[in-house]
Amino acid sequence: MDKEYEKKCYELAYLIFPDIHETVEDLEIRYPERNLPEGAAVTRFAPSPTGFLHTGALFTSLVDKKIASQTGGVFFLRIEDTDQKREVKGSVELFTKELKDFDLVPQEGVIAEGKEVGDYGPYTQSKREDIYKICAKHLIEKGLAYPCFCTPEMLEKSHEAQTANKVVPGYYGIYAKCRNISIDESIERVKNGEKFVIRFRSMGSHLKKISFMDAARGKIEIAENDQDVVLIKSDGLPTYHFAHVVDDHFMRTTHVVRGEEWIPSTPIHLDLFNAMGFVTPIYVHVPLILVKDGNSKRKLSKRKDKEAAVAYFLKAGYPTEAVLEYLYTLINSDYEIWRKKNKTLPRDEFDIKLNRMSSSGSLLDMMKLNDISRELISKMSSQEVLDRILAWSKIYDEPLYQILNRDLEYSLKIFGLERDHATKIRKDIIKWEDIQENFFYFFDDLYQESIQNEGYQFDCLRQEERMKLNCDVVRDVLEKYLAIYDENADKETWFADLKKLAASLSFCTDMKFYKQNRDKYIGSISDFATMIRVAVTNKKNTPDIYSIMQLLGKDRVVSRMKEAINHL
RNA sequence: GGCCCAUUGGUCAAGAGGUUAAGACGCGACCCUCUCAAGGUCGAAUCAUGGGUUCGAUUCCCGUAUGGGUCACCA
Repeated sequence: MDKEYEKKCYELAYLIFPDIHETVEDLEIRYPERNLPEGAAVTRFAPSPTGFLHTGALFTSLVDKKIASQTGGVFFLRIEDTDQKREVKGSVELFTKELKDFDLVPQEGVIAEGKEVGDYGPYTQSKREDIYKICAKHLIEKGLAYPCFCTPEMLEKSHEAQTANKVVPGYYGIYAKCRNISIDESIERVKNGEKFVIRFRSMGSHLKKISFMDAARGKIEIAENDQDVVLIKSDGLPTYHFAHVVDDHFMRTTHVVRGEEWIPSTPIHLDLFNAMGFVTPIYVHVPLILVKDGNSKRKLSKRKDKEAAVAYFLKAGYPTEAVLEYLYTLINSDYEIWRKKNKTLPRDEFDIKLNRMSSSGSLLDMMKLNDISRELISKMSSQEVLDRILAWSKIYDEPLYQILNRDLEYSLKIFGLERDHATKIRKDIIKWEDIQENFFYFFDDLYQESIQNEGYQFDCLRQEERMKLNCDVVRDVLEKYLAIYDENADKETWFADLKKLAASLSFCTDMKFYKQNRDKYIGSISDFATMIRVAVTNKKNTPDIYSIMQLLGKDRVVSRMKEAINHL
């Protein structure tokens, strides 16, 4: 660069940023290298405040937090609010809260709306304007950035012409009009008060290939960047590309974890890091979470898919650990094998390996999530289940919360059925949302409601072909049972009595034998018990009916059975 | 359309130049059964495609197809 030109560059830089006096060197001092042990990863979650926490973002945050913690590093949160048009009020509050729900609170950065901690801040991009300007000024001085006076209309026109002529669209080379105007003209036009943006002067060529090592996918080969991307927009704020480079350098991020949709723009970032003379961080491009759409898959859509919002899982009442566990299986599928071998160890003891991450997007498998969740809940004590349901219902299902609170001791007993000390634990809860339909019959009002809304379930019983049931049979069974019902009998006796009665009414008490000789019987002991069960609970599958009757108490059992008989 | 990434059962996937190609979810059957569950056992089901390289390829290379992503003063 000749001396004269260099001088002009400085003049231009000063003209554009007259109030910026600090230099990049000053920033290097202000934000020194972090004092961390060798191999410690500094990661970040950098959302833009445009709504809620996205499931894909939960996934990357999980990776972020985990690799930071397993290497003794730092996980911080930065708000990327450089697009004021898209900003949604309350977003920061929402996703810091949601992050907290999933136990992914960052150690540094924005930890709540308007609350920041750490030495590398501010952590909100709109408050870092000067920092970007210092860096942009630096590039202008070096002749690596220039003001561009093109209007959006001009750009659009040029873009159209490029596509029509089948050349790579964009602002580069001969198509970069303002790149090629003389520096004197630039200075003149800035002085005249023309509106402009700051563009990067790329020295690359898209004919050349560059490659970089991705920690998850290995070597990625891609065309070099040659686009003169916008660095500073006309509103004075930086674009994502520039902010990413500046922030992740000065916040000393070591691992940039982001979705694979960012791969195509990585050359821009590499180009920019290079121009600034910064060391590039390690990129970790994680697979996208897909959803089935007809016969094909697509990226989870914020608008179309309710599962795209983390709030969906919270509202449905999935324990957050279940969601996290499921996500772990997507990060490293050997997690499942590890989990099987280490049933009680905390999830954190499993170290994730970035290079074992799948590189193709995976379908969100709700069945699998359900299974993990069901398994997890089955390991909880009744007290834990109750506490969790109370916490959940307080927010998402107030009526249920009230009902459970009427008699906490009774509620606790309900969730203790076939759970505490049981040899075979019942696995019928997937998520807290299921509570109502699984346990309604323990509460008289809900039980009545179910009969009013859905009628007695005898009807569907009768529709089963193998059974020769009709109202008379059911009535007969219930009446006779009522006559022998003894609430003081122990379980053995209770069942023996039940069996005896069943046999006398032509029900087979031996399942094996029944299968061979269906014609000889009205039904099996199972069918017989089902009638009792439906009369008492109006539900075909419930835990052990004996225990339910004990819990409900004689009065309720008798009155419910009588009511059922009247109904027939 | 250019560029990028991907492709092992319905889903998540392990895997190595020669394997009976793990495991999990789901599905089915059977067993158990003192109801409903749970549990146990077994089973069906996969290397997208064409060409190389090789004694041998699902595994390596190239093409094709398919899917996804990306091409803004959005991130």
